[in-house]
Amino acid sequence: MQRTHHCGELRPEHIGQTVTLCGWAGTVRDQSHQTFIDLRDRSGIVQIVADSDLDAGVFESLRGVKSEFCLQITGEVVRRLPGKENPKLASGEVEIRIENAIVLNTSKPLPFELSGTGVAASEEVRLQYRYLDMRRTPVRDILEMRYKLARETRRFLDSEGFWEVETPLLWKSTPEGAREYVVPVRTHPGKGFVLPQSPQICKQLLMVGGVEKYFQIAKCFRDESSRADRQPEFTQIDIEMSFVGQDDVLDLTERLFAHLMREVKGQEIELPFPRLTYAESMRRYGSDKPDTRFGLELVELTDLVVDSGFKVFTNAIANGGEVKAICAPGVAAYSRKEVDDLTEFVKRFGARGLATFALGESEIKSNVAKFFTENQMRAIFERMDAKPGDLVLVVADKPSVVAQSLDFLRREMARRLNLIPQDKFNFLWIVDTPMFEYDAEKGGFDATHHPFCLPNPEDMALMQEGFSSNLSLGDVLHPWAQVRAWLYDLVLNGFELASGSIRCHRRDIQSQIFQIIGLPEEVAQERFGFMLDAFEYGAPPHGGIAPGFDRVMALFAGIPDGNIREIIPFPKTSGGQDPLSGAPTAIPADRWTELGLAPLPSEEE
RNA sequence: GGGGGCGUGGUCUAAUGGUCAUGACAGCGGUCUGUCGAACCGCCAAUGGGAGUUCGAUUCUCCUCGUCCCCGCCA
Repeated sequence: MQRTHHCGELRPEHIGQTVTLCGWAGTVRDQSHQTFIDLRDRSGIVQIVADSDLDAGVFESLRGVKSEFCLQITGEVVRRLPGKENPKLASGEVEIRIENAIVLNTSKPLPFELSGTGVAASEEVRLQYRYLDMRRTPVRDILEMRYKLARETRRFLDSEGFWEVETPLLWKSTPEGAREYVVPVRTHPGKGFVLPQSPQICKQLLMVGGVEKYFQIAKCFRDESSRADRQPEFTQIDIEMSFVGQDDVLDLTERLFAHLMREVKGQEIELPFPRLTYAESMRRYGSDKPDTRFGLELVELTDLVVDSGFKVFTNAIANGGEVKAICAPGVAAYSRKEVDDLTEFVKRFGARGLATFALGESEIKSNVAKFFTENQMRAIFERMDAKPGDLVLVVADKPSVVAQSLDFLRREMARRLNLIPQDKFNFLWIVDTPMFEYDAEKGGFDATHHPFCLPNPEDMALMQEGFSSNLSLGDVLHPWAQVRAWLYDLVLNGFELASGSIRCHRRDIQSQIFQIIGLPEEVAQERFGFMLDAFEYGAPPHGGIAPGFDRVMALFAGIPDGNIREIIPFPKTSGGQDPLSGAPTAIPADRWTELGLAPLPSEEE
């Protein structure tokens, strides 16, 4: 080994020992007759000192050392002079009186500062030089936490009898809806693999194969637009189990997260997690991933205003819409401009406007006051449980627009009013998710999650009824719209952390599902017939879940807005490029030819 | 595919239709015998790219590129 100790571990108990350390020079404080250098390795920092009076040779050898030179030094651990201790350093009671120094490598001046007074560099520059960014303590701490999260995931699942099994990255289309990355193949011109969106089918095949309990910390790929919480490639804790029902999967997942919170965050959490039905979550929060760290719940006003003279409301109701509101505390005095600002905000989500009712100390103010009697407005405040000083924000539209705009408005107001406690971890389950959702463009149903979910056994009759129903497919009362799936989402602080289901292992039910979503058997056979075939050989009942590793990391690390670039070692930009390598880059013409392909000429050519 | 924000030395940032484009840090040179956000003196170094308006553009307009956020997409 090139070293005997790590920089950050040196303490008074090491005094008198001669140690050899390797690391990088932090600040070099060069005085005329002494040089102090902060030597840093992964474990931390220790100060080394060279003195021209004691050893002119070593002192001279450090003359040219600059920031981020890579050094190997040997010296004696000594107690610092009285009064010269540095309480900011864990090793601050001691320093290394240097006896020999080897410059293992020099360093060019850095493109940005790693520490000190310097303001943080832009994310773009940090990503371009990610290998330097990693030398900063916060980034190093995140890498360490990420490793621990993976280690504890493996430790827990191992203790539960799970096997980690690898699945292919070169794969075939899976039934989920995301666009896939295509991998052309030289040996099969015109054909190609795709990178998996998830190991979904593989893990089900592992169940057919009798593995019984499988997990994998798996890379997944989706060729879709990035977001703060979405990257083209990301990591899932993929889990699948045989001979289980929904409660078994939820229970295992809860204990996994309790373990991770305890071992990685040092926090205890309460089990079991609260469960909300999909319907209740949509009703109270307008979202299937509600942030329950604060109130501001959505309140139904439809019945109160259906007889009002306000056409915007009554027309919306007549067209099958609804009227709902949230009550923002203490902002009754919002100016016209502030209200306009909120109106613009909800318009992004399809709302056509925002009605407001402000409950002042003695008066009521509303931008639609002329359409309402005072009694009607009092009734609204009462329904909203409004207190003097509160502002009621109302949206009337079709249910999906009301839900989305009030969901975003609710979270926006919570941010503005500082209502979100940062130290809370509100885990919850969303259950009883609809099996099918109506797609107006398609004019038929789609699988909410994927077509291999098992409908709730209690709703099997509805599956049948749907085939003979007189209702139109778009009718919210259609039996197929009522079918609940054994499908569950784990939500933490407004982020979908995990999603899973009990799978359909019976061929007859599977065929019904294909019929309902309008997927011809031949097409199903072509796309994933190999899996349907597998299910005909005694496939066991099974189900699973897939927590998003990156989102868990972002929330555990307390990254604002859940920006997962902060917790991915080498992330891509939101435009899907890698600033470090410059990928994706042009593919030379001969490579295309070899693959039997040719890029289309770009537009300007 | 759409909407919005940002783009000034290596980094972060200030300002302006007109004289030498501000400051800090980094870098380079020097001073300093206990520094640790070292200090002090000096030096070097910039308006993303293109077109337009103009006597003159870093500033105004348009396009483009990059980046960030959001809608769609991901479900």
